[in-house]
Amino acid sequence: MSSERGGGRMVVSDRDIAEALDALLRESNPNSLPFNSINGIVQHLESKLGLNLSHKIDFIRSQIQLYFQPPPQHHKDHFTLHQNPNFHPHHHHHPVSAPHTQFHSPNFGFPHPQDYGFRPPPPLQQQQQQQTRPQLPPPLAAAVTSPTPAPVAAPEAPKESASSGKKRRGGPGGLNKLCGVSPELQAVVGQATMPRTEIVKQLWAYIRKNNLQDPNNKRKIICNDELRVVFETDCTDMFKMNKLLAKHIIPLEPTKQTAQNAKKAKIEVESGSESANTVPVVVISEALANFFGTDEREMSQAEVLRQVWEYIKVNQLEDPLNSMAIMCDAKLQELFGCQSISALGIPEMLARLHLLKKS
DNA sequence: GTCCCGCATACGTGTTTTAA
DNA sequence: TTAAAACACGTATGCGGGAC
Repeated sequence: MSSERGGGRMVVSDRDIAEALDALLRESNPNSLPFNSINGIVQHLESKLGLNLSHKIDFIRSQIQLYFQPPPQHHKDHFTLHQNPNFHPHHHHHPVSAPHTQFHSPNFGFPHPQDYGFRPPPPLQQQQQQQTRPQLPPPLAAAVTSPTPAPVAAPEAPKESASSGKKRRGGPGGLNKLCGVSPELQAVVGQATMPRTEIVKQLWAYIRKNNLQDPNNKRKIICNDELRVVFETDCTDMFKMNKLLAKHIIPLEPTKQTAQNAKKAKIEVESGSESANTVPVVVISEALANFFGTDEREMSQAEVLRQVWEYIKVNQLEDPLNSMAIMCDAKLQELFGCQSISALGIPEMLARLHLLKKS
């Protein structure tokens, strides 16, 4: 917590509020949030942070709206569901146009990037789009609806590149694409899947929080025990950091370019290069192996998540009223030990109960 | 000549610090 | 105040070559 005193008054940053809110929403069952008004949430955060947040209600409201915002569905390719022969749907096959077979998330149902970590206020243009299609759980829908919408300034003219004249911003692809996080890096950023940009952001938050910058040269990062495991060095700099970080960021689905990289990697393997084998592999529990219907006990963490979500999708276990809530069937209950689980809690639950770091 | 495919290149976005 | 620094990689775009 980076609350600080400014002129004798406790000051809390938007980041702190967002993080506290994010943790609060993640800890809570989406179907039974312990509050049904914005004031209830604010009071909860006030007690948690020990501060008066009455002046931050608008910010909190916007963050909640973002939290429950369905991801934009831009890329039809992402809707393709690769059927796992081990999974047998409980229900009859629905036509593609049936509501239950329309996937809420473009990433095989993985929580959208915005579902993780700190979310800075989006650009005005994006806010305008979001305001036109709010989708909140019923208890919160009324709670976060602002009675006085924030004034919307004229959208700034987008920066145009001199050469192309077109800019591509936002969307679920590109740098906003969800990536898997290695177990070592998870200890730092706290999530199993995040966009690369969020990973970097969370990493810097961690560095600041733990005061890991060299006071004489703030570009230098002094690794503590957790960072030493990640970076495999005692000291690095901010420019090398991203390179080291790449070893711990796992692509969740193959793409054209990663396919090309895979081809290169294969060539490197064949030529004996050691740089090829960088995707962390975890050992899965026997229960999880049985759940997947495989004898294979080693697989990438991203593949584990993908298969679990595939099972959820195939068996239509998302709560139709709230896609953030997963209704566990008998097999999932056996796996997770609960009747329902938040979509956001699945990676953590898997990591805690069924994933072992490969030695 | 047109279409398709593969490859190369540019762009975008996030981070912090330093120098101009 | 602003640009530049390093780095990641998905996406869009342009170009060349082959097939029809």
